[in-house]
Amino acid sequence: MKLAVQIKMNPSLYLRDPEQSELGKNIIKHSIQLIHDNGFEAFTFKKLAESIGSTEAGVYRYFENKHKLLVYIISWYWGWIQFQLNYQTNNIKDPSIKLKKVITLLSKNVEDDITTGHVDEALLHQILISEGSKAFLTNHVGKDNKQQFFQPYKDLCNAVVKIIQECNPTYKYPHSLASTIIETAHLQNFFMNHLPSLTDFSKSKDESEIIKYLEELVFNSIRIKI
Amino acid sequence: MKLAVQIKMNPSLYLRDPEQSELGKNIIKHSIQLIHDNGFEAFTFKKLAESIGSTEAGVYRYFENKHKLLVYIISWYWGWIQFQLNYQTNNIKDPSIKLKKVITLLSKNVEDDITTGHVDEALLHQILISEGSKAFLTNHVGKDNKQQFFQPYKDLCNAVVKIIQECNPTYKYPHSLASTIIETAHLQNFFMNHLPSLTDFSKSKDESEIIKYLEELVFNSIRIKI
DNA sequence: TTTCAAATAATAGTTTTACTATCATAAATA
DNA sequence: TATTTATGATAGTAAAACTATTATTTGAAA
Repeated sequence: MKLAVQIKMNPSLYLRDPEQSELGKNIIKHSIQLIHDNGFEAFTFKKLAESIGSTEAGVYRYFENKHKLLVYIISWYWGWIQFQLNYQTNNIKDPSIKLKKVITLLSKNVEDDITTGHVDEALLHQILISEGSKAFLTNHVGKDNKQQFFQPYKDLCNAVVKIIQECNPTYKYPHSLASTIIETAHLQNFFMNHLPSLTDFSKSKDESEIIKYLEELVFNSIRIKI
Repeated sequence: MKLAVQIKMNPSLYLRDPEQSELGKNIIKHSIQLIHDNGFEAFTFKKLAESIGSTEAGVYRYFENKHKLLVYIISWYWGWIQFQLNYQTNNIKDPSIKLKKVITLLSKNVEDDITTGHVDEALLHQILISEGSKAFLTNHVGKDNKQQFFQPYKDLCNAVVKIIQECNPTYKYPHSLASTIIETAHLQNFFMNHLPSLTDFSKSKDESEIIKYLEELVFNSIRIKI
């Protein structure tokens, strides 16, 4: 018996479940590669089909459009991060250590998890940094939200909220702080690599600096000594 | 003599200076309206031309493509915010009051500045919330950066850095904190309006809550009593 | 083993977007 | 008045974003 992490996906995101076939898995795998390499704007179903050795129509049988495919792989990533979070904080009692683990998990460059065959988490992490916010920064965010497209993101956010509340039950902005941690981890990483003058991490290009910055920000805000 | 705010724009952003003609000003004015109403993805030069009563080719004489037009109006906005910042903090000595002014300026819904005829700053502020990060979240961010497309944003960021340093000269992450303030002000506003469960501001939809959150975050981080 | 349904490949076609080119005309300027 | 310059009108191309049709393969049920 193989022990593989299975991320449960929202069926509204796809027309045919990509996990259930070779073509489907190839669509996910090559999408991640292409979006990582050329960015989401340059990504088309035609190029994807060519890269797989299939046809455009073939891809359309799995995903209605490239936006849903993006939301799919991003949701997958948040599901995987959630799993990592649960796993890594499982036996820890001290909530501030848990919170540090969260900050590190969200900030640090990820290594490919070999138990998930067709998904390269390291590339996915990079995609999240550059393209993550495009999942919701659309005119149809309300419609997408009604269809629960952002549930994995919200679930993760709520998991962080709980840890923040364990640290300080009286802190007034746990939800905003949680979403700020997640987004700032990505944005500061992007700036560090592409617009370094917007950060204080220019020379090293090392995520551990981002972690320190976020830890200071977070623990000072909830008023706990680091 | 008319006293009007003139924002100096990077000439690499346009082919023909839109400030110098009626058509040009109409392009800016209607772009802001259309991007605000339908989002940047749905925005096309054809629709823009129709809305103005000109032609697609006419628009292309001013802007190479819609991305540069987006960067143009965003740069304009940052230039305008910079002007507001200088104006509003002009005679203030206390740096922490200055910093509060900055947070408010970046967070609060803007009112249309009638001295800038063809630009509606209130709409622009909304555009920045939803589309602002798309200016740099591209595959060509490096190229764009070399052409100084993000200079107004960096200038503003540096102005905030200086105020932070006046508040606390030993604080280690003034640049990251400055960019975090700017981006978090927008993102929390977006979440408040579209994904409220990611914030603590759900009921009121009032930016003053965001301001309080940011003030706590910032002043606790630089360790100054509010 | 045959039969049937489902998935895929191959191909073609439509609409929209993104962009370029040409030419006539109107307005500004020298 | 001559001439540059901006605009409008029109046309056209290439690629993106889809939809539709048919033939072939595969795999499971009868």
